[in-house]
Amino acid sequence: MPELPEVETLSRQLQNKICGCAILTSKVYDDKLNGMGNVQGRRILVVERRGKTIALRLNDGNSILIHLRMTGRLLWQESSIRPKHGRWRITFKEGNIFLVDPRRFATVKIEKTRNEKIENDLITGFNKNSFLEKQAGRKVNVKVLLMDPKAIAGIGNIYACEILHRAGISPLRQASTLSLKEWNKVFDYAKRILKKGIEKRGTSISDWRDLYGCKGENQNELKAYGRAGNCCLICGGTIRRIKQGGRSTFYCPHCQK
DNA sequence: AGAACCGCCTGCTTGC
DNA sequence: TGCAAGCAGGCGGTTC
Repeated sequence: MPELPEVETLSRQLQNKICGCAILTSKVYDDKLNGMGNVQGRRILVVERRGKTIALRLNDGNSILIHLRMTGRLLWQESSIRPKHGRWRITFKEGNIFLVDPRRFATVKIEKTRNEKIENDLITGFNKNSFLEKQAGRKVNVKVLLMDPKAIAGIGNIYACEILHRAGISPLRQASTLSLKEWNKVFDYAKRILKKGIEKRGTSISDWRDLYGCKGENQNELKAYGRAGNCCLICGGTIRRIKQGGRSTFYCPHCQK
């Protein structure tokens, strides 16, 4: 499932591939995505990531916003033949970008380009004071808070588990009980783990692939997620799996306090 | 107001 | 072996 590092990987590849290119045609294959307007003839000025959203900034003042949700992928293909689960296509002179999404949760829409920077992205700009003021006191589990896109952009289930594991903080802790020192630890590990994820071009634990169909390598770096019953690589305890808000959480009860 | 829960989807895994 | 039930989860919307 694409989280910040996966979306960043795609954004960078798209920026290299289609920045400055004109859209020849586009085609919607799935009625759910019918809200797309006509983008024919528009040129891509720049590709940016906003949280987990990919924004293709166009030369007409609008942006195409792509959110991959759970199983969405973007695939570069020279051929314009629709791949399995292809939902949407934009065609350039050199080839096509397909939105491929088996479960059809992904969204594509056009909106007027917004210039203001988001303030809750740990990589592109994070307003720590604003977070501590507005979010840190909430009465939800710290893991649920890390995954709330309004609180912090880009962190999904895998990276939330990894961050709390490395920071030694139990996912069951109520957010409001964390000290400033503990929050700083969370931010610090979060940045490190997300940057590492970007370096490794994403976590291909299930079906994540980059723009060219290649796997990432971050799955080899995971120390908690998916390791229930295995030994904790930090303290030697046993990784446990529990449910929080309907989602699996992997953590080490021994070293995460 | 804010926390908890629901529904959207379909392919894969599990159990009988 | 085959089929049904269960599971996966981001996030907007609804309910409590």
